Amino acid sequence: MSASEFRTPSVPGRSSRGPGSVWLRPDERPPRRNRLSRERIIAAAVALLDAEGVAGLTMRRLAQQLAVTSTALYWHVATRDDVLDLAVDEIFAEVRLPAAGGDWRADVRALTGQWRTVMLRHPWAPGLVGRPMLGPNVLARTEFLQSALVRGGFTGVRLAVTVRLLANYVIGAALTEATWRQSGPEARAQARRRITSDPTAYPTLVASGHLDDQQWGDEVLFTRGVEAILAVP
Amino acid sequence: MSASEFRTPSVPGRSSRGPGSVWLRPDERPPRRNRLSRERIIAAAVALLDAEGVAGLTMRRLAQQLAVTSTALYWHVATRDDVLDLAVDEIFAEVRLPAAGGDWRADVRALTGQWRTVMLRHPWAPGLVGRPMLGPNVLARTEFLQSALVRGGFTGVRLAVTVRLLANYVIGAALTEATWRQSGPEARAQARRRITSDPTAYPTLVASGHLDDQQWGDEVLFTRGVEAILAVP
DNA sequence: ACCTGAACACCGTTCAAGT
DNA sequence: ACCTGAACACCGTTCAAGT
Repeated sequence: MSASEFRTPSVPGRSSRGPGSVWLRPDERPPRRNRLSRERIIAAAVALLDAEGVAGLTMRRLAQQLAVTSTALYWHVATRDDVLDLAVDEIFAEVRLPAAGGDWRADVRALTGQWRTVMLRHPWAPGLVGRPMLGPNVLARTEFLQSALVRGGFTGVRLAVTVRLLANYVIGAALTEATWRQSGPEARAQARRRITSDPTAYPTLVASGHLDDQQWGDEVLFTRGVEAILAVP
Repeated sequence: MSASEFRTPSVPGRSSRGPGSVWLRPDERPPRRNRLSRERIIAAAVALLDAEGVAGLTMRRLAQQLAVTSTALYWHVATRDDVLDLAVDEIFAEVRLPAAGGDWRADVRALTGQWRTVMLRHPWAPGLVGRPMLGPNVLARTEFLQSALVRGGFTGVRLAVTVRLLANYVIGAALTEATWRQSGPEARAQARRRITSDPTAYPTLVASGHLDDQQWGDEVLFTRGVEAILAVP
């Protein structure tokens, strides 16, 4: 947010000329409340992504939500990809950082857990991780995760390995879980049947109940995965 | 040699009428070699994806590579998304399955390592994992990974947790690595500078050399991550 | 400074028609 | 059975023009 946004040197419509008294002329100022801004665009983008998915986010539809021409968006944003990048960082503000000075293991559990939860709340997000994530919210959470491990005594390669292990596991888990959540339960059941129908090709997948909702919940499997990483000597 | 041998009822262009001798008329048979097929479409799709990325794969450009109308593709394939799904499963054929009966740890190392390598060879692939992966090649590799763990004595929840841990780690690692590989080294250096320029916000990221190529290579970090998972008690 | 309107060069997909 | 051609309803983005 640059300082120039607060200067407001030129009130729009102020210099408009017209016959007669000001009071008799209709107010020509565009309604200030509906002024476009990057924040409003991102908020609308997140809402639209939640409702329609990535393919549903169109510059024209986004503009329509904001009661504005699609080309107006380009004053505040360079490309559609920019909108997506900003939307991704925006939702990461939802993962709250635990208060400083707590148990480092508890911090890791809380952060990874929320990280996954937030991505599943916005199932379009994991698929967009395949773009550089450098927003302030993402970086702050990465910093927090790493600082927790540092407090846990991790240094050097061991630190780098564990950070990546945790972060990439969360990303991968959120991605695969979001996939099934978006395609609906009947798709998962259908996929399950495809596996069970060929037990000679997939013996252990059949036996272990791969893609079977009845077995263990996604959440407990995820949590126990994090525990396993934390249990590494 | 009877006359019936020459009848060959349905050779295309055989019945075409025209003036003069056959030898003087141009061969009106459509060249059989260029016949479209699902396999040829997928092969061309992979090549196009390798060259131009996901955004570069257009039904029209794909058709152009195959010297055919874009609408011709729809005879062999229902949608563009189908092409992407088929392309993803296609490249997974590149990860070779180790011979049966080997050391289970060696099998896990080989499979995860190749899995990552193949995805990085086709950097567009990890971003497409956010779609149901049910192709025969993907399923066969998942089955192999799980069977290796079963041979290692894993059962029940522990088996399910470890399979997901490994698979999701590979996916997440490939996704983040492919991201940087696709955006080029100068983008990574720029991102690194963005972090180092704010050491009070990112103290441990600065200290640990986050996004710094000089530190440890992606491959050794990945491999050690797999080792850590295998070392879990 | 901020937004509109028209325009450009594309898209995925459908469908009747040809062979 | 397999492919073409025309057509539809969209896209992202640019740019001159308005206020």
